[in-house]
Amino acid sequence: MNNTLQNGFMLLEFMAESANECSVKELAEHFKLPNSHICRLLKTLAETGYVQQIPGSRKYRISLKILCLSNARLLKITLRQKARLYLQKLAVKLGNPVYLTAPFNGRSITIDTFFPENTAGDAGLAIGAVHLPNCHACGKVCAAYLPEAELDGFLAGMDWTARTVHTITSPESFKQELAKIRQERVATIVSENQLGLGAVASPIFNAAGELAGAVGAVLPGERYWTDELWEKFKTETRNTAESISFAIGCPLPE
Amino acid sequence: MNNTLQNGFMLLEFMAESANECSVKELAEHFKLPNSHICRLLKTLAETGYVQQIPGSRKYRISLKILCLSNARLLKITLRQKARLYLQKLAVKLGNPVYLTAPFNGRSITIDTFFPENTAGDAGLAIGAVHLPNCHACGKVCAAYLPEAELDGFLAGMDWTARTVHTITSPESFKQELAKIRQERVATIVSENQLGLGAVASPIFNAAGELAGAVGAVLPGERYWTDELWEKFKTETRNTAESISFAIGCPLPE
DNA sequence: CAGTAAATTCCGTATATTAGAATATGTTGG
DNA sequence: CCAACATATTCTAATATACGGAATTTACTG
Repeated sequence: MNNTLQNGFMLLEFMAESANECSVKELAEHFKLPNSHICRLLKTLAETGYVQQIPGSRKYRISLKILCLSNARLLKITLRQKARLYLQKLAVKLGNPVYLTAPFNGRSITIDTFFPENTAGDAGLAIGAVHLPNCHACGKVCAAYLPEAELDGFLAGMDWTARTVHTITSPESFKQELAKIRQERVATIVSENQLGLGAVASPIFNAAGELAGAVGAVLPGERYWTDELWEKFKTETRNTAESISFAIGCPLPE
Repeated sequence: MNNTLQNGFMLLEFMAESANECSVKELAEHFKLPNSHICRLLKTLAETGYVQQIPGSRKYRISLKILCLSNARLLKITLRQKARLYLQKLAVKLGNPVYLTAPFNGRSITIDTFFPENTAGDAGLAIGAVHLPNCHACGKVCAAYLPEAELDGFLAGMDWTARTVHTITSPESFKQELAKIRQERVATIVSENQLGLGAVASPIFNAAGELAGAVGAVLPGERYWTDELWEKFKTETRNTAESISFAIGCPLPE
């Protein structure tokens, strides 16, 4: 059974995902709750300021206050503060989008992005975007350093339908690749999620030697791909990740 | 008296602002509630995933899940989608940080930022940052288009202590400036908040002619300031804001 | 290993939440 | 412009849930 807090977040999440403003009826039908109940929940949420009623209409929408909360949280991530300059340098050097992610419930979540001038910002890389292990290079990195048991549970619930001819479709081959990632300290995505989309990522470790995050870099279009380019991206990204690991207290390997 | 939902957000907000992870005792003392109560609230919040208990320690912290909620909301802002390219162009043209804000409870909140390569990202401009009317150019713009009554209430509660010799310290002179902003469609901040810090902002209007947001641009250091530079920033920013207004359906003035 | 401090669970009580009914508000079609 | 409908909001009584204090567990300190 749900309590009030959970109901509140349930509504907020639904409203955040829903493109338009929501009516009481719509929410009531979706959650199978009486409108009187929804109405009161919305009223309380409106009092907190996280929801507001559209002036003129009687519908509700999630307000922008949630951005404040998110921003406040973001500013407290020390990894992000310490990594900023390194990532900025990497973005300039590679001339392509670069991003910083943190492990979150076995997946990877973007906590910073850097888009050089001529590149377009990608919604899939936005701060707060979550990456699945078989869709993003950083997602692979986070999976690679998951405890065995947790990983298995995770892979069991994963969607293995092929998106392209390059998609990894079995847990076995996936685990094999994760081992290689741990060895090389670099993960790659080569047209696995979307044809022509390539990216690399490298792990960041904290003082205790645990995974603290990952640096990701998106490659230019497929027509520019060469072995040298891939090597350059791998090397630079790994170097950046190592510098950040060192900056947050992790001694360099060896 | 507070209800559960409000208590939950109260905790979340406190934890987002607090740099470190929080203990039950700390929260209980701060909010003057019994620890048993705090303990149970945290447990429920942990079930929703917005709070997590530090492994090893028994303290709690706000998780990164709030970033997802914020990101989902952000992606739904049509103004942001339509304004992106214009702002990117402006940032390149001016070679300085450029940002997009939306009006929020009489203040201005950042919903997008663009930092050209050699400029440093400023936390005060981050997405989710809220600007007061006398601290930021965009804040002034949002104040300028507030209904008279709302504005007065707002100015009454404002902090008028001078931060620099240039700070506006009376509601009368402030309202005078707001009138000028409405006339010129450009607001400026000239060392009012911090010496050597200059910025311009221009209003964006929706199809109904209401304020939909503002485009802001930060000037380079004071030593580069010339009348021409200020004029360039004002003109380019206003032109960008007008283009965006037109793009979202507002007919051009005259 | 004992003693302390904090966190968590337990439990009876009281209040806030709940669902349905009644009312108010707004919208559509004649 | 009014009537009929649909939707939102308020009201109310019942009940489940949140609440605070006490008891228990857990972790830390000397």
